[in-house]
Amino acid sequence: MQPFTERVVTIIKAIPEGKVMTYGQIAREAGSPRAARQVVRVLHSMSRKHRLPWHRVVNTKGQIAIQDDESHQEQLFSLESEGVEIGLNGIIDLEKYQYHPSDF
DNA sequence: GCCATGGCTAGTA
DNA sequence: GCCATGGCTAGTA
Repeated sequence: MQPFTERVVTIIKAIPEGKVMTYGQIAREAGSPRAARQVVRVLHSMSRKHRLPWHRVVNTKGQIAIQDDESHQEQLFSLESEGVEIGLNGIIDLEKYQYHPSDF
């Protein structure tokens, strides 16, 4: 596993229950501000193997980014069951639910 | 080439 | 709706 990937995995693992982080935010925390798509890559390819809380990652607008219906529903359900509220517009209030790691 | 993003800007190469 | 972004991998030489 490459250093960047390792950092991304570590960061994602540290997102607490009931909180979310953003693709771009994770990329920044990992030291590569424009590497949001790499965060996507990591989530897509390593979520199972590393048991990542992949459902706690949303886009910068606070929306579930995943397109596939089944996965989309699963993410929605997982978040709601952790107490994350999702509006009828599909938007999560980031002011309220975004996790800001202070230590890394 | 992939990818579940992010930003939405204007002048230069 | 468009397009620059970038770390990584598969596949080729």
